Amino acid sequence: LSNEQYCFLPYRSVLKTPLKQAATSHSVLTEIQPDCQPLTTPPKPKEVIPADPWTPTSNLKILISAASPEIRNREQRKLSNSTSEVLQAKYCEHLSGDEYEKSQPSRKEKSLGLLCHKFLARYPDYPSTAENNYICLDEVAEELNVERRRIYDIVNVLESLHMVSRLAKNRYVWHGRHNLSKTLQALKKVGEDNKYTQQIQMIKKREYEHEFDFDGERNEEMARSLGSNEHSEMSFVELPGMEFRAASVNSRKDKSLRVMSQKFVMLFLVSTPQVVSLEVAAKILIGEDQLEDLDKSKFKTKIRRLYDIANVLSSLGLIKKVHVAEERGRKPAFKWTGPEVLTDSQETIPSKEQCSKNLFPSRGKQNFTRHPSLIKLVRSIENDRRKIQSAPTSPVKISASTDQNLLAFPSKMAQVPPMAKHQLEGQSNNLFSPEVVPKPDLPCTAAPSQQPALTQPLGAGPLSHSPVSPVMLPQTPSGVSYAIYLHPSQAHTVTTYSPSFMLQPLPCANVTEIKSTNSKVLNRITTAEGDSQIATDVPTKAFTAKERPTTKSETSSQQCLKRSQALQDSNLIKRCRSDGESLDSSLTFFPSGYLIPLTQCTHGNKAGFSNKEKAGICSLQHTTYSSPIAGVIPVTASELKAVNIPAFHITPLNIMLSPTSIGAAPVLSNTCLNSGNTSSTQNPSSSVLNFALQHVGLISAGVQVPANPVLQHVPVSSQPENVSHSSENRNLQEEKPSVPKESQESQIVTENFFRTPGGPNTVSSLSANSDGTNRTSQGTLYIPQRKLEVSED
DNA sequence: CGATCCCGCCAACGA
DNA sequence: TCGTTGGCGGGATCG
Repeated sequence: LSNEQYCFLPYRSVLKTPLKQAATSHSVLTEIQPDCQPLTTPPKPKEVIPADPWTPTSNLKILISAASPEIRNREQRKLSNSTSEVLQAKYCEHLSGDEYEKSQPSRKEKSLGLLCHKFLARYPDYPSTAENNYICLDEVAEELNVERRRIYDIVNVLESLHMVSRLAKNRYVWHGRHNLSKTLQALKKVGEDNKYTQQIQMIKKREYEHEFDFDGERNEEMARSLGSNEHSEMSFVELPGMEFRAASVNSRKDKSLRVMSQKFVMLFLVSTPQVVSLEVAAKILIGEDQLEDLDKSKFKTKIRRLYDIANVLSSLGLIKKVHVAEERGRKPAFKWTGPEVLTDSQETIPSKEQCSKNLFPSRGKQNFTRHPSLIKLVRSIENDRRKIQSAPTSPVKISASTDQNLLAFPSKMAQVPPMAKHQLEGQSNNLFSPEVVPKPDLPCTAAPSQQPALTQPLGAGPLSHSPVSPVMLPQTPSGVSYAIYLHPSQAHTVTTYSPSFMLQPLPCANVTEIKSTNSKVLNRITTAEGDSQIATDVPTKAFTAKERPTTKSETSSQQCLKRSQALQDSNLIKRCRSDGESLDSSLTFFPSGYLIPLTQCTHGNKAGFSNKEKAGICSLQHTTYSSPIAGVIPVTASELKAVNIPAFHITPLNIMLSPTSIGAAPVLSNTCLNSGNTSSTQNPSSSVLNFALQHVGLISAGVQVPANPVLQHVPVSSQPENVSHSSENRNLQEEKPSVPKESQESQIVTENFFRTPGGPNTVSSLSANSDGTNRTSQGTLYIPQRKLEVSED
């Protein structure tokens, strides 16, 4: 309808003409001229933006703003050119030469990428909570004249980035890019945890070595051996709030496209030259979940899917197609053109501050820290499992229910209907608290303090849907806390191994590194490196504190270990389990695991915990864990206070997080305050957790648990966009000769290279800019032998 | 001819 | 059983 309104009759008639139909039997709908019109039609482009208030122009603006200049330009060109021009041309033709069928929309016109552009044009990048950001698949499909199936492709990818979330059947909520930075951070974290960097290296190396090995088997095997450990759980990383809804709505287990999309993104975020070839991506993704090898068809299918995903990501301006020239020839690849994502490691903040911050979710990156631990744990567990079970066969069969239940807890929020949530958003309240599992996480970075990670099991109570086993991680200031839903199988594993799980050292390691970073260490070996060394990580063993050079790190790591142990001992876990079990029946499981960042959730108003509270929390945690470390928390209330810092706000992240940005998220209002000044967004998580815990009875009313002990503020580079990619070292040529590759970058690379202790392989360096912003240049991997060249297409 | 990837069959789910 | 989702891969296009 909308189209009609906008369209001119003539066009319509044209469109409707039999010719077209003849051309394509399929879709009448398709035939309609969606594309063209907007551009073509004199009045206004209708179809593209029919309902949306936003004009195409605005859309462009958004794109522009969002994207780097280059991208932006490029995008514009594309849009204008490909879309409008082409379309127009066709239309014109049609008009003129009606009879000749001509153009059925050429394949390009129907491309997913173009469709995605159209789709995106309908919604603002940063929607205000006020407007209705609901997406009705049917309507969209109709308006865009495509089959619904195609919309799913788009939406699924957007979902992976938390740009949309499913509300109900046929219904999605548009979140835009508000959560993008967090999502990316989370993904990067997870990617690091998964050792994607190493995996990539391995694959490349392998390829290089035996170039052919076509039989993927070897490669695969290799990969497995190496990476397999990590093959990680297929988890989906979710943001706070929305996930639950979505979960309730779709229980489809697979979510493979979504998960795949996230993994794909992870690869970019983790790899140094942020260029990922489809081949490598496919291998890694395949290797992960399937023990089995990948045969050719499987590989092929994977690639196909990656193209689908890549098209959407390209439309979002997150990646662009490039070609990597290798000895063999050029291979299709994609380069990350999205914003740079900081790693937690980058930031440095005084422990105290962090602690305080943690309490309030402001921005930080620490969030990730925890995640990793979880992830790793899972991974390790899996590995163990594998070891134990020689046969990797079927994915999981275990009834997830029991085990999973242990962990999972739905949040009340989840229960709340979306609409209600919506309303609630304004208020502070949210609780969703999934369960938190105690994890050993990391202590606050820098300082002595540190708290452990705290994950506490939250409660669970009444919640209904909990899925599998969501684990809530304490989040970091930045607000990124997430809950991980484990796959049943995984969950199972976890349960089984919970102890080891707890122990997981990795996180600690990360933390440690971070600290060092803080200190300004320019070069640091990334965790990954360490991992790589360990390539096969034995989960259980993970690592011991020993390795860490810095005292702090050691301390932290040790602490971690201790804590983890303590945790093991602690009954919390048990409790959780029991709770979970009880809950089980009522709960819904998610087949796939999800990582849910709690961050955004609004937190309760009370958010601001008084220092006292914080202190209390800390202590509480300790107690809870009963870890020996208990007293560890160094920060005093006063300190905390002092710590609270405005600094947080500064980061771009904050911006992203700003309340407004949060938008749809269930979060309450931004109003929350923080204890100190931190005003900006925070995570509700802490408050939520406390609330939940209290409810559950895990903690007494008076006690509060900090969501995240650590906080970090991340000094994010102020440039949100992709800025420097140092990595591009090799010869990457982008499709469009945009800018001269920066010699700078190359320089940087070089530096890293040299500095890297590890040698040619992976290295990551972290540098702190004098200006205060820290930027990581990630490690670059060098594979000497191979050369990568990226060329534009 | 290889790189892309559209198209839609059909299974998995939920209502 | 039916509608919604979305895995999947044949085979058409593109370059």
